[in-house]
Amino acid sequence: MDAPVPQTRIQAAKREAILEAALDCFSRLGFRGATIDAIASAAGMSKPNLLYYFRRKEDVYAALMQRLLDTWLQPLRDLDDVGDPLTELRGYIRRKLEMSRDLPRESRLFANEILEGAPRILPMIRGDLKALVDEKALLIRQWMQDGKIRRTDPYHLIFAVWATTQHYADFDTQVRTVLGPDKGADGRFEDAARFLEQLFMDGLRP
Amino acid sequence: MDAPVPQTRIQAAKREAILEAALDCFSRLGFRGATIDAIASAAGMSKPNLLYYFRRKEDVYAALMQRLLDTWLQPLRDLDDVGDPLTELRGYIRRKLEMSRDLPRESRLFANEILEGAPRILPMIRGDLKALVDEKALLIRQWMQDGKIRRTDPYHLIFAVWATTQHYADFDTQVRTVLGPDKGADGRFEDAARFLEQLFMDGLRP
DNA sequence: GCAATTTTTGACCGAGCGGACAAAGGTTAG
DNA sequence: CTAACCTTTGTCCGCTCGGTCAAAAATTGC
Repeated sequence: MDAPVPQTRIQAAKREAILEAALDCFSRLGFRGATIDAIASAAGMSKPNLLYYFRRKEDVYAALMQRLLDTWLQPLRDLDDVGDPLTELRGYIRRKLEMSRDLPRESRLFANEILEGAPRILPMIRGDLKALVDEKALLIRQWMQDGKIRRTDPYHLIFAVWATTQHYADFDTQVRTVLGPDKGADGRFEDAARFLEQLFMDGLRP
Repeated sequence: MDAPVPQTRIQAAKREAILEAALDCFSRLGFRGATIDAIASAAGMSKPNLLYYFRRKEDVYAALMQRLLDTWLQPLRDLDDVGDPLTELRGYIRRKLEMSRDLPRESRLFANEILEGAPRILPMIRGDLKALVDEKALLIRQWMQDGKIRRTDPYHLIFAVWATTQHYADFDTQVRTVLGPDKGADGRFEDAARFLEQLFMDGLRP
């Protein structure tokens, strides 16, 4: 965004450390709550040193968001016209649920941004994200016309997958509190996977 | 929390105006992002004047959260053992969806709080909310044992209802962007209602 | 070894914010 | 009318935070 391509290995490593620390801080505290000082010390450097690699706080955030959106949409990108549509959708749901389990910070950061009205990533939403969703909605609609899955609104179907899976990362505190500590994270994940498969499959099977 | 019961009508009205303004600011900007100044001027008074009614910013937030949780859980509280379980669940989903449409600020404020780890309302979650969910989970499980609805995990069912309905308030920016401006808010609401009914009903019918 | 360049840091600045305070203005009871 | 109380406001303070800057330290090229 602001910096040219990182050249040396050291520069790339430092930038990497900063983005990792920034992910941690931003996802826990939001854009305003996370301070440059906190990010810098989490990355093992001083504040002016961080500002040497990224001119402004916004630039760190922007760089983080750019790569985040990429990995975040990968499961949807993988949704393809190979194999059985129902199996394909089941796999999509499971992959999204795995991402909520394995990358909760990314999920929360994204949720936080959208909650605030996506002031910083609206272009990306309007662009790449919308285009991808449009494309996949078409694919899903084709499946419906072929009688492979029940006829319904493909956009709201995608929203439902997003909502139910990301819920386990974004509302983790609530989920853990309500379920109690009886089961570990793995147990919760398996229960959720089983439930969601049942919910979506038996609702989608023609 | 800090102030005794409001006595005069004027005091009650002022407190009401402050809470209304605070809901607006907090839901748009988060706890840190919303300033006392902004809340005060939105409520039509000066900052020190607001501080006269609520000693600290936290007190405004706490008062707001207290009443928020109450109205927020009302639909779940209304879930009762009268009439057909499937109809009851369908009504619950619809009421939750209506709340997302009519009270999006409340939804976003709540989501924001949970996202941050619920640092300020954890006791309420642990107490009232968990107790209510436990109670209703028991009711739902009874329905399952009676063969009225498909056997599955009642807790995750409740999570799924929360996630899918609140998604339309919390991720409104994304939803609107992806769906485009073709349909108004009412159109989106109707589509969502239709889709969710189909998803949940055909997934729950035994 | 030395000069040029890159990286790191301590010190600083200005803006914004939460909150305190005392004084002013308004209201009510006798 | 007046004294006691309630409400409102202007002003101020201390702190935090984003960002600057110049100088020091480290690294690199020759």
